[in-house]
Amino acid sequence: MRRKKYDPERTRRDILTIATHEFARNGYNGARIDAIAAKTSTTKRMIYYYFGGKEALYIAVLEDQYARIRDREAELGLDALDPEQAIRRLAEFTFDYDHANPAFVRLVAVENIHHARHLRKSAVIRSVNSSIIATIDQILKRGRREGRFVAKVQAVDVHMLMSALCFFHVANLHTFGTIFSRDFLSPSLRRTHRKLVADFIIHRLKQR
Amino acid sequence: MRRKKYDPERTRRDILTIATHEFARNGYNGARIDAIAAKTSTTKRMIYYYFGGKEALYIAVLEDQYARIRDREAELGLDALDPEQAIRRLAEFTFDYDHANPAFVRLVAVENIHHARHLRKSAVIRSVNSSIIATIDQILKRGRREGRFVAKVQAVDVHMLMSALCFFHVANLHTFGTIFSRDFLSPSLRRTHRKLVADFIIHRLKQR
DNA sequence: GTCTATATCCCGATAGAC
DNA sequence: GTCTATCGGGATATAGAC
Repeated sequence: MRRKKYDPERTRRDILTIATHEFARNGYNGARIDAIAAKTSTTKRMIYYYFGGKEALYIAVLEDQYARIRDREAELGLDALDPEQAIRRLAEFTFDYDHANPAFVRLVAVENIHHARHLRKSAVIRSVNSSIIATIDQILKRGRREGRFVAKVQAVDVHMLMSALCFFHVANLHTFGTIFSRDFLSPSLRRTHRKLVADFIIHRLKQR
Repeated sequence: MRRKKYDPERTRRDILTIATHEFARNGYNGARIDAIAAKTSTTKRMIYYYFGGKEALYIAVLEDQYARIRDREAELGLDALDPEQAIRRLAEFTFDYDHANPAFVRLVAVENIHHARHLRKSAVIRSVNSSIIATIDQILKRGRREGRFVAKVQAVDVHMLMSALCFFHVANLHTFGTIFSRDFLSPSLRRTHRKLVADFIIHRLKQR
């Protein structure tokens, strides 16, 4: 079987991957369609052919990024763990994910600069993200039933807290690093923060 | 005494204020010199006359914003409070400041998108920011001396933690609000988060 | 110090052949 | 589905008179 001359799915994926890094690195306005095309195995014309335009491509990138993290979370098998362990596992995963995927963190920051104007146009993103709230909600319910968690906190707030605690360390690296000449990525600092995030959230759930 | 025909200092301030909002709203690349000029009492030519260019104007905005928050912190009188109260007071101030000044938060986010490329060119910003580290350092030293704080945490890390947590609630409003249809500006949620930030830091300082 | 008019460049988008 | 060539709008920056 000879190699296919054209491979649309592969081309699409290729464009999306390159675009993800370009948008994450330079922001929406700073990103250049020409730069993306140059790094792709295909041409600028194809970007318009497959995605329609700059904004549509950017939205596709966001959708892909949110889908990825939610997919990874779904593989954690949190339902099998006891509630406290499940929360800890999820917190540590979130922390590790953000550090391993600064592009995701940066894209979320970029989209916030734009008041979520583009994200708002995607129904996909909202539907994709519902899974994490459902997952956390299950864990909290089990925890309360077993008398382990007493706080009246909503799932969405737990998600918010977790994201916030993990997010900052990656998102604000550059200004802090420059102003205070400090390396916020040192392994020991990371390890400490990672544990602290999980500890604190559990502490919070056990508090009334 | 008749009104002066020209008032350079006033013109400069005027440009800076308008520019602050334009850059905060649209980011560096999204900001338009034309838009700034239109809202000012002066013309585009004057922006180049006073500041030199887009990047220089943007850097001037950043310098002004950092100077403002550091000035306000200096007025808090933290030295008079006991260490734990001082940390709590500072955390709450930071939280309130970020909520009252979303432009500051957004500008920092913008600058991080650009890998602090512009901020790096300003020696002023680094020197202006040293005060907050000295202040926190004093508090931590007193706290350790009195046996209240046991963690071996550096002042710069405490500052980072505090800023970042307050930051998130303002900076990521748009994506979170859109995805989860939740109002992150509601007074009750704000109150909870405000307390949480201080609790988190103090929790950290008392941990070994 | 201030104003109007304009140069110049760059980038997103498309035309049209194959 | 893919390629090359190019349009057209818009933004930063400046010229030059007052």
